[in-house]
Amino acid sequence: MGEFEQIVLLALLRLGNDAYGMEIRQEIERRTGRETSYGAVYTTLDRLDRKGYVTFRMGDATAERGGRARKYFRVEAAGRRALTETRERLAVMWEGVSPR
Amino acid sequence: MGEFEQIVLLALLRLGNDAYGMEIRQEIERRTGRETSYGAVYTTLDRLDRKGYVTFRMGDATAERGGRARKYFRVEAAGRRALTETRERLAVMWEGVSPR
DNA sequence: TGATTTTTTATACATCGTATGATAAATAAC
DNA sequence: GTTATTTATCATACGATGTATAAAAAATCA
Repeated sequence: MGEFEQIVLLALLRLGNDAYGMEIRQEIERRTGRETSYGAVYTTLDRLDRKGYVTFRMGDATAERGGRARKYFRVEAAGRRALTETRERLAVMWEGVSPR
Repeated sequence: MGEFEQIVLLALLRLGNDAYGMEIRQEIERRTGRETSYGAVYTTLDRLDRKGYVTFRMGDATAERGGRARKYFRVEAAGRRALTETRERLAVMWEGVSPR
C-alpha cells in the first residue's frame, strides 16, 4: 500500500470511520498541512475500495443544500490489517536507526 | 518518497552507511522477512542517486574472488532529511488512531 | 580460452500519486 | 420551468514508484 493510500485510510479512521470524500481531503490538509486535490483523494478511495480496504454507502440526497449525493466510506478489517502491517514493516527497519 | 525507497535507505543506514547492492538486499530480507529481487533494489538505488539521496564510490575490483566491481553507497543529508520528513508526515496521521 | 562466480545494468510492465477538467444532481432565482 | 449556483463525484491522463526477468560486465579458475 502506498503512502497516500495510508494517509487517506488514516484520515478516514480519524474522522470516525464514516466520512465522505471532501471531508477526507480537508482532514488531510488539516493534519499534514499539505494541499491535495479532490481528484487525488477520489482516485485513491476508488482503489482502496477495489482492494477491499474500504466500503461505502450512498448518503441521503436531501441533506442541507443542493448538490450531488455523498458517498460515506468506512475502513474494513482488511484495511486496518494492511495499515498495521505496513506500519510495522517500516518500524522494523527504523529500529535502532537515527538518521542525524 | 515511496515505501520501498525508504526501506532501501534504512537498510543502508543500518549497514553502517557504506554497503553495496547485494548486501542491502540481504539486509532487507533479514529485517522484513520479505524476499526482494536484485532488480528492485538496484533500480531503487539508481533513483535515489538521481534524487541526491545517496551517492556511491566504486570499490576495488580485486577483492576476494571474481566478479564485477562493487558500488558502495552512502546516504546523504538530503536522504536523511527526506526520510525523517516522510516518517513524520505519517506519524501525524497516526496520532491518536488505533485501528482495531 | 572457456566456464564459473559475483555484481551490476537494461528493460519492461504494473501500481500508485496527483492534477485538471467534465459531469451529475440538488436547490435557488427569476 | 429554464438557467444559474452549489455540492460532490467521476473520467482521464501522465509521471513516479514497485518489482521482476534476463542480459551484460568483469574478475578468477581450470
